[in-house]
Amino acid sequence: MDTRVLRYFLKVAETNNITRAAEQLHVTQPTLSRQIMDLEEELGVPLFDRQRRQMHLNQAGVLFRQRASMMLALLEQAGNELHQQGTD
Amino acid sequence: MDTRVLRYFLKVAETNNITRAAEQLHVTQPTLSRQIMDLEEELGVPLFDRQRRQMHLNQAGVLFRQRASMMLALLEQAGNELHQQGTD
DNA sequence: TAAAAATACTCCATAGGTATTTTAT
DNA sequence: ATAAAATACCTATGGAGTATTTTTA
Repeated sequence: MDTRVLRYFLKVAETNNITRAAEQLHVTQPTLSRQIMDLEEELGVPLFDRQRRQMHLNQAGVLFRQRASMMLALLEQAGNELHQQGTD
Repeated sequence: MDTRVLRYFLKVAETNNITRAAEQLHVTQPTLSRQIMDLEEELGVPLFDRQRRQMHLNQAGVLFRQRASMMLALLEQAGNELHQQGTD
């Protein structure tokens, strides 16, 4: 599980659109599509409802969004701490 | 940043010994040595004191251990939630 | 029929391995 | 002298790209 795919996931969750998310992430649509599918496979559950043209989070996806956000926040906090520590 | 390297880091922090950590993680010593060095480079700060034969966490390493543990706990929690959700 | 996701490949970056060297008790 | 970490080099897995084919409003 790479934090990069958490950022991918959150962007798709935000845009409900893999193509637009891919543009904003500066990766191609097939790359992002594959990464989201790999993530779902790794977790063992689908995160998006694909019945409609716009992808949107399902119940599991809403849960995972919360945890993914927290993990990225922790990672960012760790980075900040490490660089401040020693300068004060 | 892959959660796999967080597990690597925590195991080295626990054993203070890359060789023993590598055995327990079922990877080789050079692989683990390289991953720890890459992690330190990615974070921009050393995490271990290598002056003595036994590696041990420096101040930054102690800080990062706390955050790394929390991230892995969140990930584990997310996995549990996703698999329980729908069964109840 | 058109916009979006998925699939089929190709390529390359890097995680991981084996062999060896360097470093500190 | 020895135990541990680091380095050098090779291999293979998978992340990312281009081209194309499904899908569904």
